[in-house]
Amino acid sequence: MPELPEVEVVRSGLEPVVTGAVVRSVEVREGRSLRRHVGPSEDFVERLTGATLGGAVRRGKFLWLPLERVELVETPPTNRAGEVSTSSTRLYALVIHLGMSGQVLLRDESQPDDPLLRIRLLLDTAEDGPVRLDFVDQRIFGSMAIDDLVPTADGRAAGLGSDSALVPAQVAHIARDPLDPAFDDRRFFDILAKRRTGIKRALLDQTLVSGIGNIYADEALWAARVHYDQPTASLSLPRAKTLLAEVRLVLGKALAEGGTSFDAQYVNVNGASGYFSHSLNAYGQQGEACPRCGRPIVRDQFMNRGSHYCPFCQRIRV
DNA sequence: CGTTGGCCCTGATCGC
DNA sequence: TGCGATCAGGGCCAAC
Repeated sequence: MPELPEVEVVRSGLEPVVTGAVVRSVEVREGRSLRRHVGPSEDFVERLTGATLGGAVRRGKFLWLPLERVELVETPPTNRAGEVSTSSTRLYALVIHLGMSGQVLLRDESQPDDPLLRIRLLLDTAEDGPVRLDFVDQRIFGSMAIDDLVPTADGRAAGLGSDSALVPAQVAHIARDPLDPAFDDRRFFDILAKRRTGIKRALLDQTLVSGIGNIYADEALWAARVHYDQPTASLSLPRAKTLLAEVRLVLGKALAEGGTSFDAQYVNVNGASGYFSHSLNAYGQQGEACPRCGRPIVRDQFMNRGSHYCPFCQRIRV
């Protein structure tokens, strides 16, 4: 279940390898992994093959690799025959979303195929020679896509990993994440005050704040002592501020732990193996003692997901 | 327009 | 041992 910290581990691991690398070939083994790509898989392969990768950028749980080969878009000649038609450039990127179970693995050609391999890119890298970039995904909720880059609404850098104010079109509606220096705290609190919904649903709404998934939502709510179904409008400003601070602490802590266990040869996002699970206080801890008060943690069904919380520490306050 | 419920997807695990 | 049922949830979209 990769959330912001896990995706950032992938981004920071990919960046030094893919920057300046040339895509030699593309193999699509599972067409459904291109669900977010507009057009057939042949189009995906054609546009990616031969392109130079310009880095690795992340906003929330979305990752993208800007492509430095621009496409020339011929404008129809408006004048008489013989006049040279003008052309403009179109910037685009390889967008990656890991979904629930996606992994991006950097390997060499001697390593065996993963049975869940969906898409493979062969890269010519500047320093590491030929490298396989394998997109592995059990549940096929993740995807790759080629998408146009468009300007950000606020003109600020689109995400972490680049100063460019260009964002893939399909990511433009995704809010900045709480670790983004351009994240607008005041706007976040203003929207919470106006929403008619529960706080956990708001935390999981990627158009309000991005990067938070079920695990870190439960962890931040536990740390801030807020019940998952507390109406957002009833949350006082001080408590909302505390909650946002706890979100940042939880994400930052997981990020720090992920950074230490990262192996440069192997970009690992295996959430199922409990990547950061050794530091969880609430998620998956149903039946265990609350680390703060000792009473048992409870698991509710909420939004078709599990919600883990301490009924004593986290009560709805009217 | 804001909000919400349902859907997609399949390997791993569990219970009988 | 075999096999069906159950579980996991991010993002999107139809429906209200």
